[in-house]
Amino acid sequence: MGRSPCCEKAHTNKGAWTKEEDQRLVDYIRLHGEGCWRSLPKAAGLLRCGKSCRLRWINYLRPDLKRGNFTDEEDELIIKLHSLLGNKWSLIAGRLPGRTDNEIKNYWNTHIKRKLIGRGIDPQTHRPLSSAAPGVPPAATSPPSLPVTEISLISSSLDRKHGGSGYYGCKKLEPKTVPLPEDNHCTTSSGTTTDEELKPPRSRQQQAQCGSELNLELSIGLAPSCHELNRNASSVTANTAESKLQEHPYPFVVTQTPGTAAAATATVCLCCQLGSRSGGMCRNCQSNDGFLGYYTELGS
DNA sequence: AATGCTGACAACCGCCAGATT
DNA sequence: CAATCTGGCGGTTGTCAGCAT
Repeated sequence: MGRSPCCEKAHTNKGAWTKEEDQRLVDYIRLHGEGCWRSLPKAAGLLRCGKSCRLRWINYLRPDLKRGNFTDEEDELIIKLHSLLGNKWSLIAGRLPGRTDNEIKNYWNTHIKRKLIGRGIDPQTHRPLSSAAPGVPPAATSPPSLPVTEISLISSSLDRKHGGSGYYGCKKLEPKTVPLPEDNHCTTSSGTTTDEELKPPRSRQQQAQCGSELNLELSIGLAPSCHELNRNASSVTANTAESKLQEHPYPFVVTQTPGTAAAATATVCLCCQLGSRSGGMCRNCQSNDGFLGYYTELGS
């Protein structure tokens, strides 16, 4: 048998959140921490669906959120990441500390799309608009061209689901000394290490995932942080990575951090290797434009 | 000043994979 | 092992402010 429903939708508020609701939610999470969204609304005295509470917290109330305009650097980073990842907003958000997937998604749709079109670039395929033959669906089966030569992503920061987005919400916020793998001490794109990134994973799933850290770096590097961290490794692997990029039709080339054991040689879809899937190629790894994301170990 | 249009963004919806019972 | 729920994601919609007419 399964569990009981998450909330009674008949007795929940909808629409914009009031300041009082926000305050209740913030106060509650400060006291009890994130998690258990199902019971949170009732416990916090909110007439909201747990899902709604989670969204409100993640997107607007979290203390580590960076509000305000996107910088040019962030713009370019988003564009580059989108060219690699497609509409994987959570993955992209994982690379922009303080930004949420929703925020980036909105920003993409309202600003960057236009910006790219203005540059004569198709925002979906990242190819020149003029190159798209009329009537032919853009990049139906081939990946977008890569405007970058190197990107570096730490797997643990890729996806909020895996403790990414620079935020590790834990079941309880009171200091539980959950040791983190050294690999989580990745600096942010601004070159600083945030507290949030040092927080423990928020679920058993994530703890397990962190415990069995993939220790993989997508070494096509944008951010100075992991990029710098990767410098030395790059001196060893960059050529290989670049050559792999060139010889490989797909953008994800995973390098092994020096000192870690090289492992599998099989080609596996990216998200599966990040822990969100059990294996094989999944729907997530193929975006609408046919963009295919998988990684292959360099040793293979 | 009134009206309509457009852009920005907060919030919702539906779906999925994994977890739980 | 099947049924069911949870947490999370991407896509879409609703609302409102600012601007143009």
